[in-house]
Amino acid sequence: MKPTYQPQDVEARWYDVWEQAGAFRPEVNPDGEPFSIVIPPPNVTGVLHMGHALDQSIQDVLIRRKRMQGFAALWLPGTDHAGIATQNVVERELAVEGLTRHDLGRERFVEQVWEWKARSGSGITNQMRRMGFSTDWSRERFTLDDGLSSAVRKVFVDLYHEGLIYRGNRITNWCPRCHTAISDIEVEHEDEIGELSHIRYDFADGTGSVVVATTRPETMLGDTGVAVHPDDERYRDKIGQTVVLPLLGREIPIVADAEVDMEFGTGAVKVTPAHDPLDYEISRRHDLPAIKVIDEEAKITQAGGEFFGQERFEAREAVRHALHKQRYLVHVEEHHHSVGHCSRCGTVVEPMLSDQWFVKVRPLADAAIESVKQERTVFSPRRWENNYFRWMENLRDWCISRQLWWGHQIPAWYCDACGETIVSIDDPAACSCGGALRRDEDVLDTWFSSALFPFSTMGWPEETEDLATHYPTTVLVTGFDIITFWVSRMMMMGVHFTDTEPFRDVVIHGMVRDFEGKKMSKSFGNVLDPLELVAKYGADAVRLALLRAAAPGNDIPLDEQWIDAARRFGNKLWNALRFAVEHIGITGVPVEGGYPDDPGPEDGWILDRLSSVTAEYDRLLDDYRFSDAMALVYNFAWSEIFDWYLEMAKSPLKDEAQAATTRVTLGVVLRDLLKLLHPAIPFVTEELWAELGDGSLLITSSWPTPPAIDGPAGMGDLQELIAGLRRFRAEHQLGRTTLGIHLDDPEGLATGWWEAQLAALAQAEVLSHAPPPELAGHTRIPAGKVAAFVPLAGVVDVESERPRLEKALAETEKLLAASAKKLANESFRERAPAEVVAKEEAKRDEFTARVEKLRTQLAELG
RNA sequence: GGGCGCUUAGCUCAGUGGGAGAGCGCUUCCUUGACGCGGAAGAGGUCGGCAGUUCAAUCCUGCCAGCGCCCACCA
Repeated sequence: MKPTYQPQDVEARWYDVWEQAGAFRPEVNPDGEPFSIVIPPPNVTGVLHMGHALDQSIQDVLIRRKRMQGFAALWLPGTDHAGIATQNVVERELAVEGLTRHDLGRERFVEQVWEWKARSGSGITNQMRRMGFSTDWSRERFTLDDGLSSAVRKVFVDLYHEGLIYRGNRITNWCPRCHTAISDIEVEHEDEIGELSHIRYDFADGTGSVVVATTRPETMLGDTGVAVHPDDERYRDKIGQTVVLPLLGREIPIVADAEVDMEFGTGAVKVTPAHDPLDYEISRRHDLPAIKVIDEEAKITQAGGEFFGQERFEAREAVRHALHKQRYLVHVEEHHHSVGHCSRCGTVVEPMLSDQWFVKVRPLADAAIESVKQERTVFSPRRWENNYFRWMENLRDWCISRQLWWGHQIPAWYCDACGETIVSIDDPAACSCGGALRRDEDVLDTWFSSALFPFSTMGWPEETEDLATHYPTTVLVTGFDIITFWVSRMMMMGVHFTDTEPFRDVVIHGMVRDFEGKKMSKSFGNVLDPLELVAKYGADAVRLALLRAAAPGNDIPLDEQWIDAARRFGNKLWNALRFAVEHIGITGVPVEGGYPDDPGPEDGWILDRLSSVTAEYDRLLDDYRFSDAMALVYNFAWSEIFDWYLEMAKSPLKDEAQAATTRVTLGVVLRDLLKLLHPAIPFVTEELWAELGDGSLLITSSWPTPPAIDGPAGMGDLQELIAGLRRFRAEHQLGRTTLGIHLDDPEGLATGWWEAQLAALAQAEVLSHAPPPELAGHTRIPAGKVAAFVPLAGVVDVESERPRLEKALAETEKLLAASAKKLANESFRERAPAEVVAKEEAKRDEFTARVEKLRTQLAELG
């Protein structure tokens, strides 16, 4: 049985060690500059899904790297009370026992939810631990904590007194199942095929009729008018007349309103002020009464006459049937439109007139827009700013009251005696008139408290040390789907109440989708559960796979093969490092520094690469280009360190001094590689760290800063030569026979070290350091400034080289022709930058030389 | 109706104004001190179509085709 890395065993060990060492606290770098991230708080009801795994993996990479760079890095975790979602969960539990929340009453129900939270609320945080996320749990917050609740209360009261929160009787979206109002963005529109019913309304004076079109015939029970466009020739002389509402016999006026679309339907709109936003607006302009005909249960009210008590969709059919029977229904046609559904439960939303609380968002939004325009907050990628602007510019007032019990109860009291409304931070005892007070029963939209999260979690409005140090935060990482729900509202509240933007950078990532690019959903059965994948492949693999796929702002189609590839990378790393320790004998590697002063050629080469890869990696991570950064370090590790350097380091032809230098170099290179990889794959790197020397925690070690050095000359040529020889061997299927070669090396690059590497890596024996006197019977393998001549006799048939050479000649001639043509172009010479022209000339010369040599060789074949 | 994005290897996707990349899959060879979950070599792309800008376009601009997402008081 071959040894294979077992992530499960390793990962189970490390998290507690880190947490108990306090390694996730910013205090590990007491003198460091602050760097802070506040987590997008997952719902307490939630289980960790792929979206969280991606979002939080990105944050962990940022925070772990900054921590290693010496910043006082804070990643503040928390959960959201998620009003409707959580209440629904507990209500469902009650339903099993045949109970409703009303059977318990408000107080006992809320107690029950807290109990549920105590029981299950740590589910998702434990899953975050399993993923290895380095959040500072000592600062964990919950949106219903005392501190956050007092922040919510202060914000509500202040906005109320500034006139930015008001209570009004407005049309809002009502979910009859959740039994609460919801805001506009909690409504999801879906295209549906419905029916457009044309209904005849007769004039009261018997002189004729007008036909209206509607998708919702049942709402005609609440009609209080008919509206037409003032410029509509068809109806101009009908304005002001009265029609008789069918079925109910109510007389209602025809009014003119410019909002009516002449093109739609018949151009005449029935006006139902209590159940349609546009109709409500029209009714206000024309003083039409509102009659509520659908109640909170989505049943017809008493105002609906004979239809009283019917469910709204039954009533739709019943009303249409009655209209048909009484010959008011002119005709019915198929109609495509979109219908709003509750984003929580999918029920069709009912627009309904009710008393609700609203935030007047315009002034807040304008300030928040300005923050991004002035680049005090910058989105990455920038294109998401457009999305933000468009949303912010078209905002309508935000309905913040919810008819739920789980949440922040609105701090408003009403006096029934004198009609006074009191909004106050402290609970008032009684009204100034002496009358008894009745508290508003509603709670606030969950997103109201989420909007304060970046500063309420740090103790605001108290002037705490955390607030002074870690606010405003540095980066916010989130998906584009909640720019509207959350980012925009944090911006509004942050700018208004703290006088600064709540974060400097906003990193927007895409959604995790399945391998066909489809949204993951339970109904498709295409959901990948991160925890199942962690059990199967390890947390490191899941993290690395997500990060490698996380191109800026793009959706991520995730396939298990990506995770398997990431797992194999961990295995490769594990094996490579163990090999280095056990067989090459690296040992006692210092925690930092220790770069050799006088490296051998391959050592100099890899140190040069390490230095430039690190610089590039830093640049990519600073630009939030995670997939590029991961690809860079992954390829560096695998194809340069493991496939080249480790092979070269094995070379037997070293004296003890050279071997010692290589041991030192390999040690520091692998050490720095572990450091570079640690933010992405913390478990396996931490496990291997202990192999290198004293087992101090990698998580608190310093970020690598390898010195820039010049690698040895000719390294690229050597690699190319080895590759060329390997290709020759593969083409002729030479197996393991040793190949004799003559080196053509005009610049004297090939030292004895080359001979060793050629022998080890290409199974080639150097016969001489000069071209053979007689070139016939040899083939030439070029590699930059050097070339190898391979005697063919006894190795391969001379003629078998002809096709290879001819193919190479044809290819090179094509390149030469393209290059020559470009250089013959006068405007290219004049207008292209000099360096580009020079580069092109060098190419042409190289191709020319190569073509000549290939021709000579072919001629020599006979 | 408005806005945004995508179209690159067999599949899923990165990427760049100056000779096209990854993972997986495929072909051939290799039990060469750790890894066969490995190594070496290779096949495979008119970078969606048509115009334009440019010395130079897969990349910039416009149009077209297909796909996807978001927003919208589509009675």
